[in-house]
Amino acid sequence: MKSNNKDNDFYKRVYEVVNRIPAGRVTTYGAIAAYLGTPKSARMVGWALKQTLESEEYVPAHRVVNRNGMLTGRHTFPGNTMTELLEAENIKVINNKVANFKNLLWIP
DNA sequence: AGTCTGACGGTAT
DNA sequence: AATACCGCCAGAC
Repeated sequence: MKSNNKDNDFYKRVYEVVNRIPAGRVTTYGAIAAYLGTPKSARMVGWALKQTLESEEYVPAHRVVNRNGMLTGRHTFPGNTMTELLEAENIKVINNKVANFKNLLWIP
């Protein structure tokens, strides 16, 4: 990775915030991006999270969905791991989308 | 160096 | 309400 000082900080913050997501709750890329001060860079959040899948850092990336509550990242996750992890936390996933998403939404 | 794409989201039509 | 388009940033070709 390039990893300039600023970039590294951005990713690190993403991991930190995602790790703070309570079990059984979910959040959105936009919420994280906004919390970091870059509300328009939600894509970077998702991109950063993808790195964590290959990285040694564990972050509950399965708790992060898009603003629609849809598990867009489930394609990148191996198999249906994302859905299984969510259901393991009492989060119901219907048609690749979090049920009662609005109620489960957690904002840092 | 130019162009396209992508775990997104907001605004415009 | 549904669809299109644009902005953001980084990576791949």
